[in-house]
Formats: sequence, C-alpha cells, structure tokens
Amino acid sequence: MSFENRTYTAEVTPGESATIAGWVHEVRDLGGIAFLIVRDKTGKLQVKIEKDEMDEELVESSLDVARESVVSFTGDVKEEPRAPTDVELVPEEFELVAPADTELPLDPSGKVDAELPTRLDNRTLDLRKPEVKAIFEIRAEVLRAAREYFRSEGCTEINTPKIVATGTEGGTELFPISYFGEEAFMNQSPQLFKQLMAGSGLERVFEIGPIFRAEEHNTPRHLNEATSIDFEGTFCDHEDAMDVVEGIVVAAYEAVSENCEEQLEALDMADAFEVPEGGFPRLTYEEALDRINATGELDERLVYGDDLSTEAERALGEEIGSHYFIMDWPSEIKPFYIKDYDDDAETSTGFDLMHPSMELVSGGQREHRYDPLVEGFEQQGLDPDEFEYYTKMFKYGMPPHAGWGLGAERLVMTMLGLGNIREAVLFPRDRQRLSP
RNA sequence: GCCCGGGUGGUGUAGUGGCCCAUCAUACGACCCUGUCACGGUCGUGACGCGGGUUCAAAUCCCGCCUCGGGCGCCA
Repeated sequence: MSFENRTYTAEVTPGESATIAGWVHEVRDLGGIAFLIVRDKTGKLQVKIEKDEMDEELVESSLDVARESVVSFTGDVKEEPRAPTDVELVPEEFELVAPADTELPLDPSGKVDAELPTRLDNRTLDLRKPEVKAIFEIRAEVLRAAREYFRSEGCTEINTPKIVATGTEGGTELFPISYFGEEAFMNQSPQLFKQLMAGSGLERVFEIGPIFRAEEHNTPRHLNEATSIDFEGTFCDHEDAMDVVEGIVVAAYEAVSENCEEQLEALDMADAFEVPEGGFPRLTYEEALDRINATGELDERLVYGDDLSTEAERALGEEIGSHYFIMDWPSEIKPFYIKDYDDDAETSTGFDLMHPSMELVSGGQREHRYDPLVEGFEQQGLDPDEFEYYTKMFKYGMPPHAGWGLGAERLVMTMLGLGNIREAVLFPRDRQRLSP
C-alpha cells in the first residue's frame, strides 16, 4: 500500500491516470452500471463501474464496500459531461484501505439530520459533512488572521500557565486540581500573566489559549473550556486597546471573506456574509442605558449602577444592529484591576465589545500603580499576599497598560450565525460533557 | 445556583389512555435495474431510557432515578 502518488479528487486531470483515496460517500448501483462516489478533503469524484466490461473481481469487491469505508482507486480520468463534476475515474485497481461498519451513528451524507449531542459523540463522522468541516476551517482562518494582525501591531505571542495557585479576580468559580498534593486551579484567564509580560521588555503581547470556568451554566453561549484571544499593551489606554480589538475583528472577517469562499458556500452563507465596517459605535454606559430604556422592551427602566441583563443586551443589540462598544462603566460593576479615570474615581475605563447578540470582549486600562492595586485586592476580600508574585512586579517599573480578552468561539459563532457555541468547538466541555 | 422542557429502531421522527404485537423517512439485508447525481422499484430486519405505581387496559397518567436540551443569573 503506497499513497505516494495519490491525487486529490479536486486535482485529477482528464486524460491522465490517477490514484485517488478517500471515503465512500455513496454507492449507486443501477444494475449493469454502478457509480461509487469517493470523497476526500477537497471534494468528491465519481468512479464508474461497468459490470460487463471490467474485471469481475474489481467489480465485486468495490461494490461490496460499506459507506464511509476508506478506499483507493487507480485508473484513467475521463472527461464526462454526465458525471456530477464533469470528470469520472474508470478504475483498473481497487483497494479497500479501511472498512467501515454498515450501521453508522450518524449520516455524513446529510440525508438524515443528527442532533448536536449525537454529533459531538461522533465528531469524526460529523466533520465529514462539508458544512461542519467548513466551520473549523473558518475557525483556523480566524485564528491565523488574528495572529497575523497582532504581529502587524508589533505584538509578541506568549504562552502562560494554565495550572495556577490562585485565581485571577476571585469571583468566578475555578476548577480545583491537585498539584503533587498541593491545592491548585485551572486558570480562568491569562489576565495577570499577560500584564506581567506587558510590563517586561516585551511591551505588546498576545496569547491565544484555553481558559477554564467552573460555572454551572447551561446555555448555548457558554463553555467550561473556551479559547481566549488576549491582548495586553504598554503605554496604551483603553481606547487604544479598543482600536486593536476592532482591528482584529475586522481582520478576521476580511480573511474569512477573502480566503474561505468555498467554506462559506458549504455553510450556505456566501451571499449573506458581510465584513463589518470599522469604527464600531462607542457608547458610554449611560448612553447604553438611555437607548435600552428608549426601546421600551424592558419591563423596568434601568437605572445607573444596574448591570445589563441578557434581555437588555439583546434589546440594545437589535437597536444598534452592528458590533459596538460599551465603555465608561460604573467602577463598582467592573473588576478592581481595571483602572478608574484619573479625574473620575466613580467611572471605570473598562469596556465591552458587543455583537448584537452577545458579549464578545471585555477589557480596559489596568491599574498599574502599586498602592491602589493592593488596596483593590483588600477591598475585594482577597489576600494580597497570595498575589504577591503579581503585585510585587508593580514595584519595579510597571508602565500604564491596557488590554482585553476575546472569546474565540463566540467570535466564530457570531460570525457564522451558529445557534450553539458548541458548534464552534471540536470537543466542547460543558456542564454535561467531559468526553470525548 | 434557581427554573422549564425532553428521552420511541443505527439516525431523525409520528403517536397524549384501548384505533399501537407502534407511523414515516433514511440507514441496513435480499432481489430487479447500463448514466445515476437525495438514483428508482419490490420484499424484509430493527425501537417506546430505567425502576415502581394507578388502571380492566400505559409509549401515553403519577412517583423516583438516570440522561439530554433550554431560560435566567454570571460571564468570553
């Protein structure tokens, strides 16, 4: 068995001999003639089996394969207007490379739908459907575009620990683990580490990596293990950080629009796909409240100091209809490590980037002054000593800096209009699912 | 964490007390078919999550368990 000369189905040349290898998508046996559709990464190719004119053993063995078996055919590629792709392969050799059971746990040909849990239990088969494969090819393109944009912004990619001794800000639930008998946790955010690295000589850093949240939520937009796209930059204020995230989001959409035509086609959204224009509206928290109240969608008017409920976010998203920022939040509803305005201690530099349907990003300018930072820990009821590894670096020249974290799955989900965030992760971790 | 709704052949479904030894599609098996492209045709195999209860009678009603999905809170 050798696949050195294997040709992808999309790359066969009429008039030449070729060896193709892939999965049996379907067998259509019409009696004297049969068609076998072979699928690979690039597409599908029809193999013609003429029973009277071909080697009996080849006919028999090739028509005996079950769907989704892996096969290889060698033969002449012929131009044929009656074939689905205008070419077909007339085989001389056949090999059953890896057989498949006849009963499949889901149908990759898409004739019968499967529910999400069934699909997630059988992801390998699920990704044989072009529209599912397309999601992950697009996800890869989004991450590639993000990396490229960060580099064009002079950022260095870093990797920080996911096993940590303490949480980031205390609030969210962490997954406890045992670290050689010592209590440890899965990190909920690279927040503290990326700040430490911005304050090193690297200055502008980014990280794309997993974050872990032990919240027992059960919604189509939450995961217990997610991928966070994080940025932190020195001598930046929150508005500079907003510029960067806006650039990333637009760059990701542009890259998908330019390089994933086939995938968008598979998702049936080639025509509907729109690259958002930059210059996302930047609403202050108070403007946001006013606009939400003006919609009349909520039973109760929001007042200053209220956090935005899911319902409120949706009403505002519908009203605005595009990505938008909410900034100038009341300090009390933003984390303590986000800096307040120097001339207004009641207002935080924290911001959120919203897609009309949900929150995508949260960020802000960080508190870089040692004393207010340590006070912040104390006010949160956290022991500053536990975070000494972090706070002490603020004693050795920590420049002003700002940054944000962007949920990669939410970016992909909102970009493609997926109904469930689990669609944007190969092997999602949620309240009910730990395997596969 | 609080609340709501589901679990029927491999897959997706119909069925809300007797019409159900359970519908349809697809898959699977057998046979027929020389241009299919969701190929077609004939026949066939295959299922009520688990345990208890109510009833003359339970897929259907009740209780418990298991399991899945969703809404809110919180967040990326």
